[in-house]
Amino acid sequence: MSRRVTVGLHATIVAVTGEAPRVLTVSGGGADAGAPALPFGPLDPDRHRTLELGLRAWVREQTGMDLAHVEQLYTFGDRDRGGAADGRTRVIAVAYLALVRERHPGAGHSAAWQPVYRFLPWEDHRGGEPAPLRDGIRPALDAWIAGAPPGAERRERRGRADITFGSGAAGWDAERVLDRYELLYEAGLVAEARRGGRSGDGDAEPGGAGFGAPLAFDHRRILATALGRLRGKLKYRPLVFELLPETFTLLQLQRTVETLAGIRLHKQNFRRLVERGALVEGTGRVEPATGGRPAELFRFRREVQHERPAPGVGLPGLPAAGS
Amino acid sequence: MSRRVTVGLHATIVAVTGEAPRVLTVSGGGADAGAPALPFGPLDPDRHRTLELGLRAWVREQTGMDLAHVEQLYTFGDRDRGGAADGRTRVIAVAYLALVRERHPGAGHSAAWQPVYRFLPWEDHRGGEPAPLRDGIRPALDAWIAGAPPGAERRERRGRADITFGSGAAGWDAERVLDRYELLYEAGLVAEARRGGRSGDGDAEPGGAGFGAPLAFDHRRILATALGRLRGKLKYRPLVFELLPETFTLLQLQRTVETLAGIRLHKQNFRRLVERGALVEGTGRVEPATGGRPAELFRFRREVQHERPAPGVGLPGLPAAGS
DNA sequence: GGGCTTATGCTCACGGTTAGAATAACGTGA
DNA sequence: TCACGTTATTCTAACCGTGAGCATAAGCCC
Repeated sequence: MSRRVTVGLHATIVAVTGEAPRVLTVSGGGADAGAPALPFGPLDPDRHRTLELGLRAWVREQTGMDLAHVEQLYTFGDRDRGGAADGRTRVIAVAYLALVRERHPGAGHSAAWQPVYRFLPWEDHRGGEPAPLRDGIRPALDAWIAGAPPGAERRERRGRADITFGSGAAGWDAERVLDRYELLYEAGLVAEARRGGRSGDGDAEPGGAGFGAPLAFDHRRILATALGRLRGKLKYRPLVFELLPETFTLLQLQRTVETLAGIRLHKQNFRRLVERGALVEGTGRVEPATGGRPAELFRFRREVQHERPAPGVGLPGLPAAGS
Repeated sequence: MSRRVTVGLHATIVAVTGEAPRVLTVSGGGADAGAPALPFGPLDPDRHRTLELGLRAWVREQTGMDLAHVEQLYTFGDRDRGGAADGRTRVIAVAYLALVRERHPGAGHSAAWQPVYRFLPWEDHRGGEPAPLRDGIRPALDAWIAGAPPGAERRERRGRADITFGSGAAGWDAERVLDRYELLYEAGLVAEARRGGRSGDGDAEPGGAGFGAPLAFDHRRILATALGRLRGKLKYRPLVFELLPETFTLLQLQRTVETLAGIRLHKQNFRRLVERGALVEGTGRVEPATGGRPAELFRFRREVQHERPAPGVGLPGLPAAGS
């Protein structure tokens, strides 16, 4: 009665529109009736020559979209991760991050764009500390910490919460998206924690169904992995440009970065970094003013990738690499 | 005639002894008779609750070692990656990096420690640019570049070589281990390139069998991934201490980092970073001198991980994170 | 004690980042 | 037409961390 192994290919497809990062979802199946899911499908060992090609095929089929930038994120394989149609198949999930410019899924598909911060509302710090974090999560985490026996374990919990949610001396580290999701999961503060295996140490029960909207299976964990990776990589790879139109103003560029990073940046410094990093070049043209002085339109300099070792837009905290 | 899918669990087990990083290998099978292999085995969906537990089980069985730090690296799944016993099974490889302190594999196992730089000789820059790179690889790469039709493609090749091997304005970027291996693979300068699928653009034929000793299957690619990840992560995670004894001198610590990073570091500055980062604490004791003034013995401060967001040892190029 | 080796402390210059002030260019409405 | 709000763009000053080297301390060997 040996189980079969299946490899699932999962896509976190991200775009930025209207000052919000969005992720493409399909109508979900799974234990959680109705929670949206990321597009995915099993690897077909006969048809798919590489994992990435298999992923692209599934995405095209389910959403009608052709992906540009694609990178592998992580492989999830816990037995209780969900995702198995029946109990006799072991499903290993290989998760990918993809970036696209376009909006509309192909016609006739059920795919839809959802704001990323609906699922991870505590991650958007552009307007200061978000309310759900301040009023909901922090108190709930305090309760979770207090719920541990005094001594080593309680200190351990407090330490983790301080580091991941930046309550202590250290500030908010935008990249620790996955750490934060996993902490909330362990504390029983996200809905998925009640479905999955370890019902765990979830002493601190939030009022309702947990913070943020859930996704099917472990897809919110995948989304958290993707956002964390994306935030980290912005600093040393010119990924943002995959999300922008051919030409753009520096403010558009900045807003896109801020949207993904979930924090505000200093305008003048951002401009300096981008220009001195030779990431963009001005086209002569200007953008028909959107309320003030017209801004010049810029274009991504693709050559950068062959000139400097780590071209990125530079978020605060970590100075840009490659001097 | 649909193929079956198998998931292989591969371990890159690294230790540092005698100023050289070492990797644990087992006697290889595979197309390449005799090339050593990384320890690996198939995921057993019935017995292995998680991928990582499966990996640990295989490593224990094949080498008699219990792993401490383990992290997932990447999942390889190209159809032509090798590793299939027969042509009817598609083998997906999930690769892991593990760090251990100990030396000897368990008795009665065929496992053996090999210097990492035997397989990637161009990566060790502690004594300046290594000879195989200067005298062998650079000329061969020049030939490969010249072998492209003039124009865009040649510029493309030159750009890639400059960036990955640091010939251009930018210096040597220790982290780009995988980029370098893949470039050599594409240029036909490593033995594996002749086995695998695309015999490719390998215009530039090196004299012999390619640079560096080969590993079975695509295991040298996995090793390159592991070394690159390790080098990158040293900067913001206290991984080195997994490789050191309980107490150590600062020079030992520095040598271990240099060994992995493949570059020399400025002694006084290294000491300053480590001490100011509060990564270590002095035990009162000193090391019986090894030729000069006795050095104090230090111990890793595990608490750091709960105090600072990104505690690492700081390599040059990238300033340490977390201010 | 002289000379060698390694440990450890300290200083200084440089380059990059942070944070703002100051100025330019456009639209709008009085 | 002009004052005002808005956004773009330029420039400066304080600050910090890093890179590099000097100087001193503390062992060993002869």
